Amino acid sequence: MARDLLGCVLWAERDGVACAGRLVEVEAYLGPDDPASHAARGPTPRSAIMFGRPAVAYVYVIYGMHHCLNLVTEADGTAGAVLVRALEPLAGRDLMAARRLGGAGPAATATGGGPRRPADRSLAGGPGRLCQALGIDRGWNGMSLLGEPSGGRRLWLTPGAGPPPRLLALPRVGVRRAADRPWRLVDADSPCLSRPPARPRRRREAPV
DNA sequence: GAACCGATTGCCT
DNA sequence: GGCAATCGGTTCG
Repeated sequence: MARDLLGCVLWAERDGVACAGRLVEVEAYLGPDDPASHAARGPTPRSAIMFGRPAVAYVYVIYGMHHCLNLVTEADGTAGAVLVRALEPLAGRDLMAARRLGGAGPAATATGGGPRRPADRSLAGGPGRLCQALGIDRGWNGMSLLGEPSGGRRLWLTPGAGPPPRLLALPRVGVRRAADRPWRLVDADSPCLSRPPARPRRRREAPV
């Protein structure tokens, strides 16, 4: 599923305004056989959604200040989700930039004293950044990925256009357990990754 | 209840 | 490259 999702376009709509980006970096997390997964120790109040029906969002708070968006992928009863780690912005870039600048307000997007508008590559490069850019918070947990509206929000996917991504499988970021599993999939040619691919060390990277 | 910790980010040197 | 910020979830007593 992570392979298939890479290159697709994710849309997130709030109050009638949608932002979109191409998925260029994802990570796969499984169930009890994956020690790095929130579902590693069976269902808990937080991770139960990973065991539930697919095609819903799993959103959680990390480090008390950021949100991470996952797409629940496995059949009902089986745990599994794909963490969305980076988007290449396609639509709604101004709104994404404004959200990334937080309380600074729209004035900050203009020239002048305030914080500068983030470069397109860092608008949604990183799981926390992309949630901030899309306005995704815990209220989105459980949202349909099929565009079914809920609370003025919608979330859906469309097929990617253009050339297919050049897939690269790398170790997952930020996990201590099962750090060796190369389940971080990136489009090696995207400038919008949360971090650039490690320099081509011999046999560290495996094409998929 | 309390302690510990994390699928991160941005600012510091 | 180091490290603080910050809080919900999980685990333990």
